[in-house]
Amino acid sequence: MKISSKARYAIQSMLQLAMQVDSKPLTLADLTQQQNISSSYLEQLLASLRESGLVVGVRGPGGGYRIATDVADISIADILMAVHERHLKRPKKSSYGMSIYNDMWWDLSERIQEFLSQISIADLMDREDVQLYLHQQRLFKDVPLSDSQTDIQRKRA
Amino acid sequence: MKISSKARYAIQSMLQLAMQVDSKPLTLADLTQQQNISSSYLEQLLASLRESGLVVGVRGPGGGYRIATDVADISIADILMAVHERHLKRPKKSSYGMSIYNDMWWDLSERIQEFLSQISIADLMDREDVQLYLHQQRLFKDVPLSDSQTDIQRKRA
DNA sequence: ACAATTCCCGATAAAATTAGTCAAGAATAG
DNA sequence: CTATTCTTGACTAATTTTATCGGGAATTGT
Repeated sequence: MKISSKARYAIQSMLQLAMQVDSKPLTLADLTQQQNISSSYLEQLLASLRESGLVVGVRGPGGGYRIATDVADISIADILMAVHERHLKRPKKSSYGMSIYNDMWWDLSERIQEFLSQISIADLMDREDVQLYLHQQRLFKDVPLSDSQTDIQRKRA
Repeated sequence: MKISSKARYAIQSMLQLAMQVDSKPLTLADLTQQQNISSSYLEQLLASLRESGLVVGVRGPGGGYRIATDVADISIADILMAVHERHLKRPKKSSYGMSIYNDMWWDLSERIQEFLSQISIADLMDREDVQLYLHQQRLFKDVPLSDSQTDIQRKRA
């Protein structure tokens, strides 16, 4: 199925942010390293996501982007609408006798919309391999119990 | 939900063809009259649909385009694939450690694909208003019982 | 206060896709 | 034979997507 790579970038970015343990911000650089895409372009997409309230930007050192709300509350439809925005010009109604075809078209549109609204980021994260990965990340993060070497470890990883 | 107008044209054309009683061919002119679009452009889309085996072209007077198979066997996914074809370049796998995000992405793609495969043209036609319209069309077609004025009537419609 | 980091914003430009046009050719019905 | 209608290919314009650059604003740590 064809979905624009724009949408793919946006969704994959949201996934990366969603999977960040303790929702520590990810920088633009962090995000672009995983997808092969220019950082300036991703920046524009992140701007759209921010304007739609899906992510928040945190400036300054240690900053980056963080997911804005619960991953269960963000649907694929939300993400697509955020990055496609101006593209939603509806065709003018009442052009001759095409109302029937038009109605059928809108019927379909709504079905698709509804379908995509029901798939949340959390749903996509609900896979065995993903859960395993998240588990490992958390293990790795929770290791420093001896409170003597906290940052040194992280640097080597 | 944003779907390209290209897709909309294609789907609406298929709907028009599907709703043709006794599947009498519709000419390019017939099709473009309903949607406000240039005939030459629709021509290209119809060419894609023909190459994908969804419609057949009939040349000569009285010709046009006709739907190729049972409306229950043609899905929205079929139509979208027909007109978007070259656009399906999959991202090269194995780019560093993005396999997890990639997998989640493909998971989603397949879900959408499957969803759209399950919606057939026939499904879209299964609405009260559409059925009523079809019924009226058939009534109008079946009127000439007196076999004396067959073509004259049609011309006035 | 200063320096480094990182988002933020605007303008711009290249590439790809979509949309639209034109003209000549081939098949077919009457 | 002729009018109709699809078929084909080349070409142009508009729009969207993708990409780049540079300066500015906020924040952290020293």
